[in-house]
Amino acid sequence: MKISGWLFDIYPNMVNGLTLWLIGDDGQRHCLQHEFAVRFYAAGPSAQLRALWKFLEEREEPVKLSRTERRDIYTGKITVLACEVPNPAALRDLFQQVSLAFPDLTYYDADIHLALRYAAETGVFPLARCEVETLGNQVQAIQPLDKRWELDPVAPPMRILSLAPDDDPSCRTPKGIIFQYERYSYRLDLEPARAVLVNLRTILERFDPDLILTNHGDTWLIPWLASKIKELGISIPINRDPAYQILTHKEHTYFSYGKIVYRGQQSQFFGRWHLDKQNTMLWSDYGLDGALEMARVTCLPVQEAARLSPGSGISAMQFVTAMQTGILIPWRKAQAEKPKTALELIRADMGGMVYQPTIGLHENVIGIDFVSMYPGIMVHFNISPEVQRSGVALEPSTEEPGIVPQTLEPLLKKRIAYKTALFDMPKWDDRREKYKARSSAEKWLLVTCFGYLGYKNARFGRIESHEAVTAYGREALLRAKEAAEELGYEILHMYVDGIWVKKATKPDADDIRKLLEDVADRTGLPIALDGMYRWVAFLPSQVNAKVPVANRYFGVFQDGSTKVRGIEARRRDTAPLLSKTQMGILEILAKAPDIAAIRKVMPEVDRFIDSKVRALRDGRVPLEDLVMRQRLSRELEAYRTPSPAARAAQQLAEVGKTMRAGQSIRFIITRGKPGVHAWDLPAEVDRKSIDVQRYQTLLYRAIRTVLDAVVPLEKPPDLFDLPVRIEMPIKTDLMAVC
DNA sequence: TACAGTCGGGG
DNA sequence: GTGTACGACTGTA
Repeated sequence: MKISGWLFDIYPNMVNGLTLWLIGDDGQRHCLQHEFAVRFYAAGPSAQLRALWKFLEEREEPVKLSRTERRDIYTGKITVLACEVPNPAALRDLFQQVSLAFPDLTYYDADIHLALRYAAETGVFPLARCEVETLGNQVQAIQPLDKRWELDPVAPPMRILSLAPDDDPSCRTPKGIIFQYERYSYRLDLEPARAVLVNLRTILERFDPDLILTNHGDTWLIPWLASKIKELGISIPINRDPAYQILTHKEHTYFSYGKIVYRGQQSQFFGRWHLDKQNTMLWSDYGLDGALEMARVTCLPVQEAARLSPGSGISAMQFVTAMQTGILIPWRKAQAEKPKTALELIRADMGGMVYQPTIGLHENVIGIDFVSMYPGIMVHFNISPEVQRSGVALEPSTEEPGIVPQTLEPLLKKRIAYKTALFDMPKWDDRREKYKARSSAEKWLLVTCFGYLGYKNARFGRIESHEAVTAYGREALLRAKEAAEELGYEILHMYVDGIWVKKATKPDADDIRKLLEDVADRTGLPIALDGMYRWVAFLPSQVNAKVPVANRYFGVFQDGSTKVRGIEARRRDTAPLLSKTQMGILEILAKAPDIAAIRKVMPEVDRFIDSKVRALRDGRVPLEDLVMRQRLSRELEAYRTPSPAARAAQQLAEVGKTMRAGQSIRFIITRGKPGVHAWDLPAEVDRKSIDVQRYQTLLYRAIRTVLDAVVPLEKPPDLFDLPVRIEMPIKTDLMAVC
């Protein structure tokens, strides 16, 4: 029989291959089995390889052995022992025994996700349209009908059941569950639990949803259901595949991007998806469409793709490229960082180019950005761990692309295609949201790819490549500066992938076009206009008013929209009252068409500030607007000087709610000890205890940040007091901008 | 004054 | 399952 449809789920079966779920064009959900052997490779001294051969031959489960040639990206062509295991589910245990018995051999392709192997071998990836030849429920042949890079893939029709507790389980115990299916929505009390389970069973049997979309499902709802199912002995087809239990992952914390990250526990299904909106990477940013895009481009099953941590998505893509092109994937990273000379160490410490901005207000400023600068550099100049580089030449590479650029190029192209399409797509076009979501998911992958190059445990990473990227970035920025200067512009600021310039006279469209062209010509990298500012203010350091800081500024574009960086309003830990006040002031300032007109809007600014301060003093500010939010950087007992966030977490601990390192906590500042009131305490904060004085100080400070930059100073600063502008490359390599 | 703790990026 | 920057800034002792 022939079936066409979408690949919905993929996981190992216990016998000799994998289970595929297809949403058929016929509307059926097909559960199929596909025989699929997996291979790992071993390399090393022949005597040891022979011993391994013997070791494997003597085992009960069949392993097909052969000698073959493959390419290691660092050492080139090598002879390896290929070990083919017919049962993918058995690979993990078998390989563990092998690696323990022969620890000195070098292993490849040993720990690769089954879905990635499948995508590399068959071209069929999660959500791909495909055509399957079947005999019974056995797959005889399968072929993809679309590619990962398709801009408008046809989406499968999906049946979605939403489940949500009626309260946030991290604060209060929920009393009910809200069920929603299509236009039906109803609430059931949690007790008696039997009624909840029976209802759920009925819905699952009647509608057979493809996706169970929950609030707090990973951390609370599914574990709650699982415990009740066990307790009451009611069987529920929560997995479509009755052969499987719910798959759970424990909560954990890990270090990423310089900070502790907390991931709650997870629950995944088989043959059906469970996605928890609260425990899904960036759900609020790109929702279901972004999660589906992640699955398509990474080739990882949707439930995993949606919960990805930064590096794993891009690694998955690199693995697929590697398997498709016959490159071995090291089991453990083979290459240690080579020792560096003193000079190289100094250079290695440089990250993105940072220029000290000219403090103050500037009119008619052009801001330009390189588009996806670091990924663009990797692709254009072929930066990859296996490609040798000496020096920085901004010439497009003509050599065979390395594994990293080869992986990135289609992704970068796809994202640029979405961005380009969005640029002149009308507002009412219903593709807009999808395009934005996909481009946002792709951006994530592109950005982390750069970081991953420098990660010591990345399979295809090398610190030298990472440094090469930032070196190219600095060179590109310097060339942009030259181009602008030759056209008579004054350079106000440069920051990693952006440059701000101005001229004595207001530039017109032709001037801007010329500037963009010249910069693009000289760097060979795509460049985009960030905007033409009516005015922009680069702020001084709070500590020393004469010292500029690289990334604190705000400005107003010609169309009246604002851009804000680095000030309080941009920080997650700032109370909404302060952000709203700062942004409100900016909105009023944005009405001024030029610097001279700012004076005219100041009375309105004054009235606005006055209203905010009065509201605070009179207790009319909504409590939510006073809530600060911070991440706990360590476990509670590890604090030497408990921060306000730690003290709030202590309060929660006292009522039995433990917070782990990496979790965010919300609190309000109160008078006396401990000086905070955790927002998630069962008792609401007493308005009388709020430290209004403190909030007022913070509010004034936030107001001053904005106003000091735009209101003329009482006394003009002495010309000789102005800071000396210095060019200073420093390590800011994380500021990759896409 | 010194040190400990937190945030950033884009859209 | 995986990036242990780095500078600016704030709060506390």
